Amino acid sequence: MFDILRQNLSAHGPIAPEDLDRFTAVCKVVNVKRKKQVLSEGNIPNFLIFVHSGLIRMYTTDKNMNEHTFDFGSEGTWFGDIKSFRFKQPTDTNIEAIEDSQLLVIAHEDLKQLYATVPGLERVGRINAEDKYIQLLDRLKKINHSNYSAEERYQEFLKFHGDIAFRIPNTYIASYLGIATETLSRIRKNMLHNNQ
Amino acid sequence: MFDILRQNLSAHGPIAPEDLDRFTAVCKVVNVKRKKQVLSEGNIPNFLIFVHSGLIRMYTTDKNMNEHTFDFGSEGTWFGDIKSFRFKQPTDTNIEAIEDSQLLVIAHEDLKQLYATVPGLERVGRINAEDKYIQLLDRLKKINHSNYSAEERYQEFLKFHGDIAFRIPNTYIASYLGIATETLSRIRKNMLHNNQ
DNA sequence: AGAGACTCTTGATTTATATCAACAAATCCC
DNA sequence: GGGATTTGTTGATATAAATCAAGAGTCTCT
Repeated sequence: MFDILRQNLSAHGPIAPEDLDRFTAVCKVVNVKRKKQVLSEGNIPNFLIFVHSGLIRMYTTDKNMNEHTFDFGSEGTWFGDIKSFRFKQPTDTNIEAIEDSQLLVIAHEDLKQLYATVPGLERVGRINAEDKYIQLLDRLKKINHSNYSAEERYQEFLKFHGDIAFRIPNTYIASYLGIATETLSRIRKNMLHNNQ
Repeated sequence: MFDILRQNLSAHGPIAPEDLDRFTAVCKVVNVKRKKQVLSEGNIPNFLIFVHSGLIRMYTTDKNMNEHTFDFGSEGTWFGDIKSFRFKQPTDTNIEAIEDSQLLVIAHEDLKQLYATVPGLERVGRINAEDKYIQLLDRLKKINHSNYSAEERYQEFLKFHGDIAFRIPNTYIASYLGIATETLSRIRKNMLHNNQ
């Protein structure tokens, strides 16, 4: 059950097995069904999520009730609204399962405690945070900071997330790319034509 | 000279004074004139930057030679292309001074060494990285992930960066917002009209 | 102080994509 | 297996912002 998490924690330098045990001991296993909400805006999340299996997404809603997807999390990734988690503020983001998923959930106090006492854990945290930043910047560069047409953005998305693209409904992909569902539909049609 | 940096490093838990000394000892002070390039795309940056004074920006260029500004760095912030720094890859980003600036520059090997030997430093690194991620996500939410009109994006920018907005030429602000300089010019004219 | 380099403004025109609307296809799950 | 829900498609129209072009301000640096 905790093998993927243990691997994640050990990826950037050894962590003592007994410390890994202490870590996993405070993680709660949460099973969520597809479409089910894991975090809703307005709440103060006391937890971070490690996706053990399945697929989840993070989104906000604007005044017109349009959804804007910011991130997808598949097996082996950390997920959560770090901002409201760290500062104990009400969040503006929703987290929702796209597929039935198994999540490992760790509470603020437990994580804090572990950071303070497990040698090497801060390093994993730093590198994971840096990776998240790098990914987000790449995404901003290639997808949201335009002079890229809607079609180019979609192609960049496929290049980056080709592995999970087929598991994600097109509406969510469109909302991730910042384009209308209809536009994405037309683009895909176009790409089919041009590739045959 | 190193007071602002020492403060930054000590912001999330005490670091021994002699460790702070070791840190600052390996930092090079670099003075850059306005408009001067600090990092150019194609190079492999061996350094991260701490802005001691002044103002710098980070941008990429697309195939049409249009610039896209991704971040501004003012006094007291860390700056650099972490991705190519970490993975020793050629960078796609340029860093340029907007004002005459004093930068503190630390090399990869030195930082690595310090991370390995200074208690508490990994924590500062983690929190700084998390902060960078939080800022970038906020920016993506409020500015680049649309359903925000160009004018709304500009107003969000002013809300967030009002302190440095007046020090940045409008062309760069436009390129940060992902809109044309002309559009920003029209928006500002509009806002003047509507506020009197 | 003045030439040259930036930076900003304004107008006219074009264009990519959003929006609205309605239907078709796929999928879920009882 | 079949009704219900969710997701995807297609067409017509509207619109915000890009682009092109040219001129006016404003800095800046010797």
